[in-house]
Order: sequence, then structure tokens, then C-alpha cells
Amino acid sequence: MPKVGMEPIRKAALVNATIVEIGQKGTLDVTVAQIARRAGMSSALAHHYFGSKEEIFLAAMRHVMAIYAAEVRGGLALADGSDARLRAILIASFSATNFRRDVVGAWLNFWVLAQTVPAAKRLLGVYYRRLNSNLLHALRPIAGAKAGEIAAGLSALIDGLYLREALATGASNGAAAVKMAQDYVNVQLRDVGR
Amino acid sequence: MPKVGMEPIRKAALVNATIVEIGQKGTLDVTVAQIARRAGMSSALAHHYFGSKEEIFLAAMRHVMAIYAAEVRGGLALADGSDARLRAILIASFSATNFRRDVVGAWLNFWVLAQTVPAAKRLLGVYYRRLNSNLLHALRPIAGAKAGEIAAGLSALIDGLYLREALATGASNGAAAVKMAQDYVNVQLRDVGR
DNA sequence: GTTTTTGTTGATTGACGAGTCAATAAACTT
DNA sequence: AAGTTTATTGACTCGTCAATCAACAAAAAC
Repeated sequence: MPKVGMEPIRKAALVNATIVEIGQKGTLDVTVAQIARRAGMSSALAHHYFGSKEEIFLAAMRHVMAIYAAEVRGGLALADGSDARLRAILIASFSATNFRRDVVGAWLNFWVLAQTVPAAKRLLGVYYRRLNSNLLHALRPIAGAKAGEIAAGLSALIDGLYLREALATGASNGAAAVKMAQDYVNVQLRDVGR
Repeated sequence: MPKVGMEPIRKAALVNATIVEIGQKGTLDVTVAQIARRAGMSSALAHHYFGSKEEIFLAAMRHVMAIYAAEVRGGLALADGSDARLRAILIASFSATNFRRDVVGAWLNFWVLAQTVPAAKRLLGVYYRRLNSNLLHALRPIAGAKAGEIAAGLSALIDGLYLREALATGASNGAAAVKMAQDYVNVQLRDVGR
């Protein structure tokens, strides 16, 4: 019963299934068959649309990052002033969509993937550069010369908070993470002199 | 040419080879044969001594953590006063032995392993609890009520710095990491009022 | 000096999984 | 209506790898 125009639907389903599967299993060691099954199709079809497992992984990674980027952009568009901009970035980083357990689990595994697969590394590089640029833009007016240092520390802290979330057993708590990151910035700024 | 008393030597060689292999390849996807080959023996012998691949991984993880714990203990033994204790922990965390690229790469992969293998998760739990207890012990006298919060932030920051190191391309720089972590503490303390 | 323990490996087994292929069928094109 | 494109899958290939086994050798124990 082939309906035409399935490609984007199938691809999207596979991408979502990949994120859930990797995040839930907590490893990149998921089979194409498992992903395809979760997405409601045969593994042959998954190969048909993506060509290889690696491509599936990269598409999933791209998707996670795209969602994140969109959310940041959305928040930033409404933010007025440096403090608000900073806050918007943090809120997006730990939002319900991005800070969900399985998504964070997927992130952790994409980090690992980036160690092996150049394309994944490039993707991650894009993310880091964008985050840094966003942070700098928000910080420079209020932190001056120390903006660079604070941005570096903050982004490391964000990564660390993600890592903890991936391993935590309790319910995930984005608000607490935002609070901790925000506190870091506040204290650093107070040190600079507002 | 079987010399007797090989067991501990072989096991140690396998553990080291495992860390290097995982760290260098940047993935848990290393075969027993690769590890054994690097350690100068057949894969059958590796199985003979450890029983399974998982046991080899766990032994390697235990080893990395044992080295780290020993180094912290060593530093702490010489440290006089809270500031010195804190400093000792940070220096050990980013020392040349523990902050080596392949070791950090192995760490990252052990994090992933902990998502799947309960025994690995337990091991990591031990590490976290010990780190937290060490940090609290050093911080309580100088940070009072805020000690818990600072310890949590600091350990997340340490994790984040490890993560960056695992992904960084340039030469590893433990001193910079120590500086950043130390700065975090300093600023937080200044906020509390010394 | 025979038996047992310890060390060691090449060869084999058995499972699993990525990727391919041939076949089937609905839907568009002309 | 014939031909082409798109969707879809079951069956198969081929490689890889963890784990086991049988066999051999040196030391230690008896």
C-alpha cells in the first residue's frame, strides 16, 4: 500500500527513534533493526533512505542540535538586554525538550561518536562555536574583559551539568541546573563589579 | 616458556592496554583481540585471566579510579588547611597522570559504560561520593552553609572540563583547568565573604 | 618420576548484525 | 495501457567477534 511522499516522514521517524533508542539504551550499540522497528518499518527501508547506520546517527545528531539552536534563537528573539539574553540561553539549554533524560543520554553518546567520526566532530564544533558566540555576545557588555573567561567556564559547567543528568537516577530537574549556571554567572559578575 | 607467577603481570598489562586502547580509539568498541595484542598476548589468555570482556573493562575502570584516589590521598596528606586541601584535590584531578588524553578518553567511555552496566555505575557512584565528601570537608570551614552548593557546582565543572579535554584537539593543559576551577571557588568564596 | 598446577595459543564455534538484492505493488507519467 | 518511479520487505551474504576447547609445555608438588 505504498503511499507516495513517505521519505520525509520515514526519515523523521527514524531520527526520532534513533534518539530515543540511543538515549534509552544509553549506548551507540543499537542495531539498525532496533531503530527501524521502533520507527515502524523494516531495517531494509532504513538503509534504503539513509544508506548507512552512520548517516542515521549523524541525522539524529543534527536534529537534536537543530532543535536546540531553534529554541535558543526563539528565546533570544524575545530577550531584552544582556541579562535577559544570558538567561534565555540557559533556559533553552535546560528546557524540557533538550534536558529530557533520553535526549541527554543521546548527547553523551554523540560526544563519544565525535571522538571517532569526523563528521560528528564537525557538527559538535559548530554547536560549541555557536554557544560560545552567543554567550560572548551576552556577556561582553556586562563582563568586559573577563567575558571570554566566564563564557568558557560557563559552557564547561553546562556540559558538566548535562553529564550529571545523564547519570542521575532521580527525576530530571532543569530548573536546578539553570539556577546553578545562573548563580555561576552572577557570582562572577559580582566579582567583576556588576 | 611459561614462567610462573604471570597472573598479576598479565592482568596489569591487560588493564593498561585497555585504557590506552579505549582512550586512543575513543570508543568502547575495541575487541578483546586488540587489547590482548597490545598487551602482548593472545585473546584466549585475556579470557583465561578475566573471564569476560566486561570484567576487563571493569578492572580498567577500577584501576583508573584507584590511581586517581591514591593521588588525591597523597596530596591531601601533605595539605595544611582548607585552602591547601582544596588545591590538592584540584591538582590531583588535573595532574599529568589523570588528565592525559587517553585516560580522559577512557573516562568519557566509562561514563557511557555506566549507563549500561550496573557494576560500572556503582563504581562511578563511589567516585562521586568520595569526591563530594573530600570537597565538602575542605569547603565547610571556609564556605559554611554554602559549602554543599559550591561542591556540587565545582564537581560539575570538573566533569565539564574533563569532557572538553576529551574533545579538544590541541595539547592538553591541566594547569589551565586547575586555574579555572580554582577561580570558580575563589569567586564563590569571595561572595560568601572570604 | 609421575601427577598436578599454571601458562599459553591456534583453531573453532556460534551469534549477531550491517548492508545488499530480488521481488512485489501502488502510484504517477505519457 | 505501458512504462517509470517510489515504497516496501524477506531472505541472504559476508564479516566480525566473544567465548570455548583441545593441546602443548614448563614448573611445582608428591
